[in-house]
Amino acid sequence: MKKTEDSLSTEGSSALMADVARLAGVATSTVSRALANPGRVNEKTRARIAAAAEQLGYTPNAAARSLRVGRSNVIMIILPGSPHYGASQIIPQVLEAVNRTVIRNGYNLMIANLDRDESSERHILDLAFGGTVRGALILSSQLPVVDNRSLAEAGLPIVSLLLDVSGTSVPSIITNDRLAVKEAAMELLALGHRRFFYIAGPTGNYHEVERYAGLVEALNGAGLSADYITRSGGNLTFQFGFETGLQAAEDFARLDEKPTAVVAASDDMAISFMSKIQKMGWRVPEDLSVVSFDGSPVCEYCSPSLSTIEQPMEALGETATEFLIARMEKSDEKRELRVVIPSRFIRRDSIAVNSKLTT
Amino acid sequence: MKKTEDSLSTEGSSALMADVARLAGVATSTVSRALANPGRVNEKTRARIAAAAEQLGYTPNAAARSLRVGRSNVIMIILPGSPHYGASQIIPQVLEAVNRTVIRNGYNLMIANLDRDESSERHILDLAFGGTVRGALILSSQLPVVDNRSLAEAGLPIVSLLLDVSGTSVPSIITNDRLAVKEAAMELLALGHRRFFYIAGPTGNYHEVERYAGLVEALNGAGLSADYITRSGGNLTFQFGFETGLQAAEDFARLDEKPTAVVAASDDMAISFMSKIQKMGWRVPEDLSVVSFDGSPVCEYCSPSLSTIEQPMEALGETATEFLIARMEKSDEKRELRVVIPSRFIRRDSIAVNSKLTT
DNA sequence: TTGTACGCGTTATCAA
DNA sequence: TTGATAACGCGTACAA
Repeated sequence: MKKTEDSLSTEGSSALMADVARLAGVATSTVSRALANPGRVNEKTRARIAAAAEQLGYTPNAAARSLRVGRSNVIMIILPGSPHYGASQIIPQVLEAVNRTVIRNGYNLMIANLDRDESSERHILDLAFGGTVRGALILSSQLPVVDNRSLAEAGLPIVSLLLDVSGTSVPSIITNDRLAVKEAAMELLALGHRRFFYIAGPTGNYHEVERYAGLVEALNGAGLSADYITRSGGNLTFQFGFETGLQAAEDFARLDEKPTAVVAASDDMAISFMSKIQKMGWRVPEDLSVVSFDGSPVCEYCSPSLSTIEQPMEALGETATEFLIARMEKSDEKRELRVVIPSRFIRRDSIAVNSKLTT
Repeated sequence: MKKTEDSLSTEGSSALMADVARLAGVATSTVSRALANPGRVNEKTRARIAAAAEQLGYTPNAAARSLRVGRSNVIMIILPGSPHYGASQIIPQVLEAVNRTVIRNGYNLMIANLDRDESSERHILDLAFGGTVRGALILSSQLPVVDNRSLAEAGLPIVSLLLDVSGTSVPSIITNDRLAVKEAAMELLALGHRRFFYIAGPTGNYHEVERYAGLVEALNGAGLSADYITRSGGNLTFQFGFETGLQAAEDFARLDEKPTAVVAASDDMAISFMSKIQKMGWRVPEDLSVVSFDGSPVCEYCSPSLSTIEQPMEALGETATEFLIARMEKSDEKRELRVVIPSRFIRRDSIAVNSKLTT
C-alpha cells in the first residue's frame, strides 16, 4: 500500500471528515459512523478509517457537531462577583474539583463571572440561550434575570452550590454552615466559655446569616441568650476578611467586659485578628479561644494553630457536577433536590478551657 | 400596534433568527445585518427588528455562528497539572485577571487542565484542532504534543505565562524570578548575613532553578560562592510546600553550623518552616531572617510578618490576555516575543540584621 | 436598503 | 454494512 506523498499530517487546522473519507475510500457518513458507533461498521473499514484519520491528524469540528446535534458539550460555572484571595480558597478548590469531574465525563468547562452589573448577567444568559452551554453550575449566587429572560427558563439543567435554592426547584448541593458552627460553639461552651465575640461577614449574606445562627443556637441550647454575643464586622465583604479581622481586634480591645471565646465567619478574619490581638498583648488560647470557618490549609501553621471548620469543597464540586451531568443526560432521573455535605470541625491549639471561669 | 397573543417571550431555547424575521416582516439576512452591522440598515427597520428580537428573547445560536464564520470566540487557558492550594494563590489570581480581560473583550474562557497523562494532552489538542478555541493561554507549562499533533501547529495564537518559551517563537509574559530573588538576597547580605539556608521547590522546575540562581548570583556579587548556601527540600512539588517547610525545619535543626538567613522558594514553605522553627526555639528575626516567594496576602499576618516577593499576577494575566487577543485579531501585529513584568520585594518583620555578625 | 440563495462540517434518515 | 442526501442556524455574496 502506497502512502500518498502529500501527507497533511501536520497541517494547520484543515483535515475535514471528507478528507478522511477520501483517503479511506468511503463516504463521509461511514466515517462519521465509524467514529461515533464503532460497532455499527465493518471492522476492516473501521480500521482503515481510523488509520486515515490518524494519518491526517483529523479532529472533528466541534461547532458543526454542536449545530447538527442541537446541543453543546460545554458546562458553565457561574462564579460570584469578587472572588476573594485571602487564605480561604473556596472558589479555586471547587473549580478544580468541578473541572476534573467535567473533563472526566467528556465535557468542557466554561467560566462565567456574575458581577452585579447587568452586562455580566446578560452575558451569562447569552451563553445559556445561545446554546453555548448545556448545563450550568452556580456558586453561592442567585440565578440571574435580565429583561424578559431568566436563567431558570433557559431550558438547561442547573445545579446550585453552597446556596440553598431548592425552594425554587433548583437542585442545591450545600454544606451545613449552621450546624457546623453550632457544634464548634458547643465545644467552646463545654470548655467553660460563656461570653462570645463574633466576627461577622457581610451583613445579610447567606453564609454569614447561617453561621451566626449556628452560634446563637448553640448558646440557646446552653440556656444562654444572644446577649452573650458581642458582634463585630459585618460592614465588609468576605473579600476583605483580613481588614475585618484587624478592625475586630480594635473593637475587642475597647470592650469593657471581654469575651473569652471568638468565633470568626472566615479564616481570613481569624488569622488577622489573632495576629493583631496577640501583638496587643492577649494570649491565645490562654486568654482567648479562637475558632473560624473555611478550613484553609494555612490555619495549621498559624501561631497557635487555628481551629477551623473545614468545608468539603472537593466533594461539593464533584457531587454537584455529577448531579448536573445526570440531569443533562437523563432528565427523568429522579434525584433529591437538596444534598447536604457536612463540614468538619478541626480542633487545634487555638482553643482551651476558659481560664476566667471562676472570675 | 397589536401584540401577537402567542408571545414566545419566555420559551425554552427556541426563537430563531427566522422567527425574528417573520415577526419584523423582513428577511433573515436583514435581521443578521441589523444585529451585526446596525449601520448598514434602515434605522426604522433596525428598531423594528430589535423590538422583535427583544420580544422573543432571541439569542443567536453560537454554534451556527461559529461554524459559519469559521472561528469560535472561545479562549482556552491551560493550567498545570496539580494546582496547589496552599497560601500562594497563583492560579486563581491569574485566572481571575484572565477571565475579566477575556470577557471584557467579548470572548469566553474555557479551562483546560494539563496533567501529565496523555488523555489530558489529547483533550487539549482536540479543543485546538477541533476549532473549539480560537486562542490559548498556557500557564507555566510546555506545549503539549501527542501523536502527530502539536499545539504549536494547531494554527492558533498561543501565549505563555510565567514560563519563558520565547525561544520557540511563542510569546511569553513572564516575571523575573531570578532578579527578584537576587535583590532580596542582596538586602539580606546588606544586613550582614553570610550563610544562607535555601528551601527548594521541585528539583529541575523552571521557577525553582531561576529562584535559586538568583540567590547564587547575589552571593557571587558579594564575593561569596554557593558554598555559603545550604539547600533543603527539592524532593516535593510546590503543591506540598507546607510539608517541605516542616522537613526543612528539621534539616535546619540538624546543621552544625547554622545559617542566619533563610530563603524559601515559596510562601507555603516559609510559613510552615517559620512556624516550626519557632516552636523549636529559634527566634525570627533575631536568630534567623526569613524571606520567601509568592506574595500571598496571608504573609502580612504571620508572626512575625513575612517578607516575600510579590508576583504581579493580575498584570500578568491581563497583559497576556490582551497580547493573545491582539494576535488573534490582527496576526500581523508586531509585538515583542517576551514581556517581563517585575516582581516586587516586600520587606516585613521577618528580616533583621545578622546578630551573629561578630561570631 | 433589502431579499435570495448558498455553504460552513457534521450527523441522521433513508434507501440500497 | 454502506452511500446519498438533507438539515442544523447563521452570515455573506450577489442580485434586486
